[in-house]
Amino acid sequence: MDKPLDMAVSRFKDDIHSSTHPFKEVDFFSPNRRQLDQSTVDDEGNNSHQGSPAVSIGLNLLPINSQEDKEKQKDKLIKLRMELNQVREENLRLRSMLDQLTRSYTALHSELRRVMEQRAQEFFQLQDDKTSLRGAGESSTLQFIEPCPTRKPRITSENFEEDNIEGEHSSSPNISSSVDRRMISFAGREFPQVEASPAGQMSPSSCRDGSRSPKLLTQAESSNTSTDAASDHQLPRRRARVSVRARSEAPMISDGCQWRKYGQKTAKGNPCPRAYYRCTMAMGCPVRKQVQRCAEDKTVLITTYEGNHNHPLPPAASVMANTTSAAASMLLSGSTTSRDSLTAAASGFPFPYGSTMATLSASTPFPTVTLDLTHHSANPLRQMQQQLPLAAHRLLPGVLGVVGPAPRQPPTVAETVTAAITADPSFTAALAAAITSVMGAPRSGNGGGGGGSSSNIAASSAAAQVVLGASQFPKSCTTFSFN
DNA sequence: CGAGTTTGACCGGCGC
DNA sequence: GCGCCGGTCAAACTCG
Repeated sequence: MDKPLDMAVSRFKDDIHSSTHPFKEVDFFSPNRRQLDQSTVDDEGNNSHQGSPAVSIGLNLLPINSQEDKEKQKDKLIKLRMELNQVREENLRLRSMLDQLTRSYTALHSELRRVMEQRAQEFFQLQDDKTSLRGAGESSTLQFIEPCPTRKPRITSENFEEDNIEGEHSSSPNISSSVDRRMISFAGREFPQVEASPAGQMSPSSCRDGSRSPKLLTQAESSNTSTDAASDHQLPRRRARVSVRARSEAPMISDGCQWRKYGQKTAKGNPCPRAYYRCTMAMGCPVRKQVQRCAEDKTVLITTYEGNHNHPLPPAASVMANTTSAAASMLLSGSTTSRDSLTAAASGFPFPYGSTMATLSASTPFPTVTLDLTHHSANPLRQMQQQLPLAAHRLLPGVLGVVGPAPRQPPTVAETVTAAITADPSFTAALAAAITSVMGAPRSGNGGGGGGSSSNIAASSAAAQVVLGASQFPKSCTTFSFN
């Protein structure tokens, strides 16, 4: 395939060697420069002042003999300057275009996700209708798999009102227009506009009310579970959490975001306290995270993210944010739901072991994806290359250009989960970026808690074998362990 | 002095 | 109804 290229290269080399004016390397700073100068001049044969430290730099710097030459040079200079100006203008134009493209891409990406989530919601609404028609006697797998309790329509409408209020009062910048708000209300939906003002500035009463209102929502969600869980679940109304397990000596992995600690608690079953953080990169950013050391292995730091950022993120932060938000949206868009639902859900790919991935969610208040970056591997990227395409080829033949039937054997759980990751391009990309950064960064003691890049997660060494192992994580429903 | 952290108290859900 | 538990608040405290 590369033969013509090779031939062309070798021909080019031959041309160079056989040329009557071969290229020569000139060391301008060598002590033998004088000699070099002379030889260069000799070769060119047109230098009259022998022995002078003249340097041939490839430009025709011969003395200008006539007025005509002067004029020519002047014209050339003017032309060059004009060209330079044009190039500069072009550069500016391109830069602004790039900025515009970046903005458009961000908006489009958000919109795409919103649409996908909306479709999933519509689908589940349809499912709801069907289920309620069938009657309550027919138990659905959703009852076992639904990670979060459901709500009655009444409550749903209240929440729509809240959404409106949120829209009216939101102090988010332009970039977080309706799209962002919808995303937040989708993934978190427990963050009303009260969050738009920092906790420290809220009056005690409003603060209480404001902070409790999300709680009330959750309570409303969790009520009525036993009665009509199968008929009233609203997928996009659920909270999703993304948990990252990483080895780190530091008290907190640095993910590029700024966090403010607002509480600490010693949770049952773990002597290590759990710290609660809020994102402070923008006013009212709903993202929160919990940081806790693993009880079994204290070198493992478990960071749980919740919600979507409503502000632009620096590159270092966007890797983690993309990963978590994509994982969360993947989770919410189907991976924790029943097989049937999932297959037809907006995620658009079959998920043969969907229920396997979601089994643990029934006992957890929120669906949680756990990214396990604690396992070591000689070459995690290689494993990822081996595994990701396997599932991806089966699930995304169009994308990957693979035509024909899927591989023969039923997929392993690992493949299935890998497929879930693969099916969400943003997640895959983010994950790949994270792992790439891992590979690039030597394992260190994780220099300090806050700020910096996501390489600390990397330092915990990621790898790409996907296994299901949520049992050791009390709040996980799905674990992607990169081994 | 402002920003961030600590820590005891409070609240609501949930199981018994 | 009571107690446990997770999550949050906010005053006090620390730090730069």
